Amino acid sequence: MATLAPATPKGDAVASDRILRAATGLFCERGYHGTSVRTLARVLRLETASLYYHFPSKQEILFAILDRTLDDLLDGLRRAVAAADGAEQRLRAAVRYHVLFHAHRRQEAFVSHSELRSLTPGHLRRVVAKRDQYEDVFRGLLTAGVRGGVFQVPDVKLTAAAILSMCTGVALWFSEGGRLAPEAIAGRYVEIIVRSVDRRGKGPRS
Amino acid sequence: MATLAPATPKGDAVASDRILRAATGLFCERGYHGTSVRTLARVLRLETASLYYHFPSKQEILFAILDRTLDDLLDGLRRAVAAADGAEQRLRAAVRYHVLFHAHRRQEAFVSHSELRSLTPGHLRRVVAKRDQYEDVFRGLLTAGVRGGVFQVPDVKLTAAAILSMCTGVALWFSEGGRLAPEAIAGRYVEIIVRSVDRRGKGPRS
DNA sequence: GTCTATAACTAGATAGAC
DNA sequence: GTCTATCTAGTTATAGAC
Repeated sequence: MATLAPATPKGDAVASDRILRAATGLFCERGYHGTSVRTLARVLRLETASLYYHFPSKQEILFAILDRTLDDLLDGLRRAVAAADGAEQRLRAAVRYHVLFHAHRRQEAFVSHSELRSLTPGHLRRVVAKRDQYEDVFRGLLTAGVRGGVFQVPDVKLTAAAILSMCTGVALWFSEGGRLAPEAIAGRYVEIIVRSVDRRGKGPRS
Repeated sequence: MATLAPATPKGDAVASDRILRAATGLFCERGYHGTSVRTLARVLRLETASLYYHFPSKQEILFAILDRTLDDLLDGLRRAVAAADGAEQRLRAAVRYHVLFHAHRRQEAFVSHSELRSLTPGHLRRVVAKRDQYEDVFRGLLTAGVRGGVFQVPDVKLTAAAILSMCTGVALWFSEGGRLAPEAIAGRYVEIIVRSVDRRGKGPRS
C-alpha cells in the first residue's frame, strides 16, 4: 500500500514537491481561487517570482496535484483489487482502499474532487478521463458480483456513484486525531456497502 | 413539499431574488472566489454599483444563499419526517426528501456544501449550527430504529455521516435531462440505505 | 433603483540582477 | 535557484448624478 504514504519524505523533499504540498494544504483550506500566489509563496518563505522558476503558472500547480493524486489513487485501487479473490472480497478491498486513501491523503483527495471546476478545459479532460477509469473499476466489481449471483444491484451505474460519494465524503470530515482511526472507518464502510448490495439482503419493500 | 419548488416564481421575482438566483448559478459553476462581482452584474445586465444597493457585500450574497437553503432544507426535512410513522418509514421519508431536495435544488445545495469555507467566521458559525441540527435529525432516526430493534447500526454517528455523504453526492452529478428522474434516484437510495441498516441484513463478516 | 466614474487594493506573471 | 522591482489587469466597494 505504498500510495497511502506521502509521495515524498517530508525531510528532504525537492523544491517542486514542497510547493505542491503547501499548495495542496492551501487549496484544500481556501480553494484554488481563494489562494493567491503571494500567499503560497509566503507559506513557503519564498518570493512569488521564485515559484515561477518551478512551475510556469498557478494552473499548472493545480493540475500537477490532481494528476499525481489520481495516478496514485487508480494505481493503488488496481493493486488492492488484484490482491483479492471473488466478487465480495474484491469489493471489500476496493472500498477499504478508497476510504483509507481519503483518510490518509485527505487534502490531496479533497482538492482532487473540489477543484475540478478550476482546471482549464484541456487539463479537465485529462483528469476526468482518469476519474472515469477509476469509477469503471467499481462498476466492474458490481457487475461481476451480479453476474456471479452474490450481489443484487438493480442499477450498477447509480450504485457505483452512490458508493463512491459515500466513501469520498470521508475526506470532508476525517481528522487525524479523531475518534476513529482510518482502519476502523474503512471497516464500517465496507460493512455498510456489502450489506446494501448483498443478494441475501431484504428485497425492495419486503 | 413546498421547499422543493424554487423559493420565488421565475417570472416576477424581486430584485434580490434575481441576484441570489444568478449568484447561485455562478458560485456553483466557478466558485465564490472564482466569480467576480462584475461577472455577476453582467449576467444580470446591471452595473456592479447596482448590486450594492441590494446587498452590502459579495459575502452577504453568499451567506443569504446558504442561510435560506439550509432553512428550507431543515424545514422540509422536519415536515417529511413528521408525516411518517415508525423508524423505518421515517428514515425512508428523510432519505427520500434529502435526495429530492439535492436533485430539484441542485445548485443551491451544491453551493451550500462547497462554499462553507468561503464564509466569514461569524457566518460560518451560524450556518454550521443549522447543518448540525440537520445531521442530528438523521442521528435521531437511526437511534430510534436501533432502540426499537428494527435497525442494526454499530456506530450511529458514523453511519449518519455516511448516509448524508452518499445522498448529498446527488447534487454533484444530477442532471435534469438525465437517465433517471429524481423520484427514481430517491427510491434507489432509500433501498440502498434501508438495506444497510436493517436488522435482518447479514451480520459483520458472516 | 440604476447609472458613470473612480478609489484603493490585489491578482498572476515577467525582467533581469545576483 | 532566489531575489527586487514592476507591469498590466482585475478585484471589491463607494460617491454622487439622475
